[in-house]
Amino acid sequence: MYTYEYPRPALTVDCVIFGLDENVLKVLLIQRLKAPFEGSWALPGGFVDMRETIDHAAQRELQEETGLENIYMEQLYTFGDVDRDPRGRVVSVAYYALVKFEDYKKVRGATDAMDAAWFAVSELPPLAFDHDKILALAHQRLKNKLRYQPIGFELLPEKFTFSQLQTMYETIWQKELDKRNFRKKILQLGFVMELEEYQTGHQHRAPRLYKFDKEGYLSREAKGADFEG
Amino acid sequence: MYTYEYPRPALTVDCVIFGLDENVLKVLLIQRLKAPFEGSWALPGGFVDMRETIDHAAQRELQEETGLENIYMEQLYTFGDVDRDPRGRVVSVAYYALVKFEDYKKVRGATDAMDAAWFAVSELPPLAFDHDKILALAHQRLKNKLRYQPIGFELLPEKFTFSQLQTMYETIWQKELDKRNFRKKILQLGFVMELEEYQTGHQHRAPRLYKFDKEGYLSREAKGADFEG
DNA sequence: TCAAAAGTGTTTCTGCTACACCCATGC
DNA sequence: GCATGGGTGTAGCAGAAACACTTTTGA
Repeated sequence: MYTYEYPRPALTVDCVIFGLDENVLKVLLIQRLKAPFEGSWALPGGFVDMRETIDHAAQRELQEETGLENIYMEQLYTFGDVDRDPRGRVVSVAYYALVKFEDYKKVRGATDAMDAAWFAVSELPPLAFDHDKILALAHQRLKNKLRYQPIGFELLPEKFTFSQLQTMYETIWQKELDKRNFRKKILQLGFVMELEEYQTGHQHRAPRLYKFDKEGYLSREAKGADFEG
Repeated sequence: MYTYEYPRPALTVDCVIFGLDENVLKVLLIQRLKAPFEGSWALPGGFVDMRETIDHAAQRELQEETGLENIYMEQLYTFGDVDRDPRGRVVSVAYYALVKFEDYKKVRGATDAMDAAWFAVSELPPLAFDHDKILALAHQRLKNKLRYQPIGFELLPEKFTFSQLQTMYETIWQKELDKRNFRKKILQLGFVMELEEYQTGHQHRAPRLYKFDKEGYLSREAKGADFEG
């Protein structure tokens, strides 16, 4: 038992993990086994330990509940409505991240035997707590951030085609882009490196593969390279 | 005394309040009377009560320590390094706001007889805790937000001249703008309303006064009116 | 009458948008 | 050989940037 002179809210983290499954933006949820919201789907998350940063807590909880390790997450917002948790006062720091869906397709609930699964952002089940609000904000942030930072590459495999890249942007922004202008813009921004490889196996002409050019991007970053779509 | 099954970090808020004093961007600080950091300058802030939202805690603490009331603050970031407070684990949710300096020029420490004062952002005293980090992030956010939202008006008096408006942008961005292009851009964005009043008392030609046109801005917002400077 | 800030248009350049056809491949 | 996606260039237009002089006022 731990005692304090003044009451303290409990502090938790919640993680919004986005992935791209064939042109569908998905989010990783876990199914709760304990009350409150037993059986409901919720964002992975949990209580912050005393000896860890909140960033670390987010990573740890994500790992414990879904098995995903070493995911770089960015802080989103802190939710502190008084009644957001029926157990009492709980303040939650939300994080979000983008992952390569193929690498984590087959998630299953880790410890606590909870289930974990991917859901299309456009077809979500009812969520526990205020997690719908958190998710909505994360989705908004993702859309905006994509505008001026090359974060979208996190969603794609290491090597990808221009089509995949464009479809990713179109999926997140929910609007169509011009093929030629898109290619021009991306190349001009120096986001990608051309590879001497082609994607085979599919029908039709084999498209060239590219990979994200971190060096190229960073060198251009100073000049304020944005992508507005 | 309050007892919990697991240990809990303490939860605080910190407020970064910006004001503009004659082309100098300033921030409102309080002087600490108690340990730790006794005598040091720090951001106004304090512990979150159990029955209030964190937004409310920020407002309340700001009022208690500096007398500023009804300031709309926006959440900035949550700081959770393990050793950021020598008293133990303290997580702090930072907020920031912009105020009309003239209205709050003569702040004095409120309760607890602390002192409160404005400091130029470019000439800060040593700050308590990690408050220099918080302030740096707030400053960064201010610069960015100014780019696509008309928040700068919060820093100016109700009625202002085009010169004042331009100088405000120049001060925050630390770069000079072209007078004619600036006027064109602002008018085109519908940010301001022309008044039939002129600022007198100063030497030289009396400049026309303007005020922020909230209606005009909101009606244009849908169209995605940005100001890139 | 001088010093200092207010106010005003036009031209140039850059970057975004719109748009259509040929190529390679597997079936 | 045909259906499907891969790949390429150009012209027009809109918005940003560069730029200088006249007006007003108080001292």
